[in-house]
Order: sequence, then C-alpha cells, then structure tokens
Amino acid sequence: MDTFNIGQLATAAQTPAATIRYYEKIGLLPAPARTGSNYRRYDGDALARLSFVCRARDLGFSIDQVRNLLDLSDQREHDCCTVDQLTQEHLATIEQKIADLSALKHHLSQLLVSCHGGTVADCRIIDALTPRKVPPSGS
Amino acid sequence: MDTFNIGQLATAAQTPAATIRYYEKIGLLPAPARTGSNYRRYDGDALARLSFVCRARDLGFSIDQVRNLLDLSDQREHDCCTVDQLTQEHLATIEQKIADLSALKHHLSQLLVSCHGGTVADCRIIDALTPRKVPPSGS
DNA sequence: TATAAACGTTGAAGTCACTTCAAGGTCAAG
DNA sequence: CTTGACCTTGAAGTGACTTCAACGTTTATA
Repeated sequence: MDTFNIGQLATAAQTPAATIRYYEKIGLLPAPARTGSNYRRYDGDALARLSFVCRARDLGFSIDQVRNLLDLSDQREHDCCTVDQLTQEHLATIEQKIADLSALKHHLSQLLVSCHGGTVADCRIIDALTPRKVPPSGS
Repeated sequence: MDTFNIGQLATAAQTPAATIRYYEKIGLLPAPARTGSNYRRYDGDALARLSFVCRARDLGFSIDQVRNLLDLSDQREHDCCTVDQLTQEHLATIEQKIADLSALKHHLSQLLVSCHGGTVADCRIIDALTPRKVPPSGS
C-alpha cells in the first residue's frame, strides 16, 4: 500500500513528526485524511510536498518564502521571474549575513591574538568590552 | 547631575529602553535606584555595565555568555584563560555559521545561473526543490 | 492654569520556527 | 493480556527581544 502514518512520513522525509504537525497547523501542509482511529494518513503527494518544504527550508528560505514557492510551483504556466526574484532576495540576505559574520570573525580573531594571558585585569578581550571613562573636558 | 532616567540611558547606550528593562528582568543588569515617582534612576556605572553588555552582544555573544563575561570581568585577579576560551568557542561557532552560509550561497547562486526564465514549469529553481518520483524497481 | 505631548510604569502577548511536555488513546508482539 | 511503541491533543518552553494596553508623571505650550 502507498499510504503511511506520520512516523513513516517523518522517517521518509527525515524530519520530526512534531514538525510535520506544526506545518499542518500553520497551513503550510494540507490536513491529511484520517484513519478510523484518527491517525493521520499520508500518500505520495504528501511526501512530495513535505520534501519540497524541507529542501526549501534547508536552503534557508523562511516559512513565508516557502509558502510563496509552494504557491508558485503550482502555477506551472506562470512566469518564473517571481521565483528568481525571491531567490535573489534570499541570496542577498545570506550574503549580508556572511559579511556581518566575517566582520565579527575578524574582530574576535584580533581580540584573541592581542590577548596574551595573565589575569582578567590584563585581558585585552575584557578590555575591549569595557568602556573608558570619558575624561572630564575643561577645568 | 550625573544620574539619568531610562530614556537618557537608552540614548546614551544606543539601545531601546524596552531592552534595558528586559535585561533587568532577566538579571543581566541590576535593578537601579528609583525616584520618588518610581522612575528608574541610573548612574555612570549603570551606563558602563550596559555598554559592556551591548558591545558583547554586538560581537554576537549570547546572553548567557555575556553573563559569564560580566562575572569574569569583575574578578580582576582571576586568570583570563576562561575569557579566551569563551571567545574561542564563540569564534568557532561563527566560523561554522559562515561555512554553512557559504555553502548555501553557492547552492543558491548555481540555481540562479541555471535558471533561464520562462514559465514555472521550466524553472530550474522549482525543479531543484521538487522531488522526483522514484521509479519502481524490479518487475 | 489647563492641557496635551512626551516621558515613565507594569504585565502580557507576539515574533520565528520549532521543540518538549503531559495526559491520554491505539496497535502489534509475545 | 500486558508491554511497549506508536498516535492524538493542547499547552508551554526556547532566545532575545518587541509590541501592546492601560495607566501614572513631567514638561512645554496656549
């Protein structure tokens, strides 16, 4: 048979069952059929949709972006420039994050090499965090 | 006078007043003195401590790490290797994040250059997200 | 002096994307 | 027939805040 319950779907998609329920709750995945004992019953289509979601999430798209991508992927005849635009925006966000983290990395590396041990009183890292007292200007 | 209320502290430290209250609530900052009308009253020490916190947060340290750094910075005679270790751990985390994001960036860039427009049906990005049907093996 | 704007106070709820928990119902194996 | 693995639900927890509602205070202006 080609239907399975949530545990099997979870195994197939390599994602926790709780996450699948969560995706259903927020409307990212449709509510599946139920068995007589109220278990969720999924089919191949559900697995395909969930896999799509997981791949997009793995690529760092937000839930809202995934929602958009899902909608778009259903409009087969629609122009795909919206997809490209979404991807480009996402790419720009990622590049910004990388730039921010690289700056951070440089900053921290410099702190680390400038610190030559000793007590906290001598520590360059603590030193860099500690604000100087502004010397009183004028008389 | 060298005391100020929360708005002035917020301006001086370039951080929202709500965040200062939040830091107080979670015990990262000590509860300040109060005026007769129950307004928080801060002094230069409070500004120094808050600035320390903001700098550490700007460097990407977690609240718990900042808590540690604050504790350490008060133990002036303690060996500073704990600070170094904390920083090194943090640096390793950042490097990992950069690596992850770079891989992501690479992946997305490739998707973007491979997509040459047209309809969603032709879109390489949607294509990459869409799982293939596994062809039935055997007879 | 009246009043309105700009500040301050609190607790609670919202954000994102889940994860974990508690308290139960169902099903297959021994 | 019981044990253990699975399933159900709603609620609360995570991190680091942000936003909101409803109120009190202070200051500037008409």
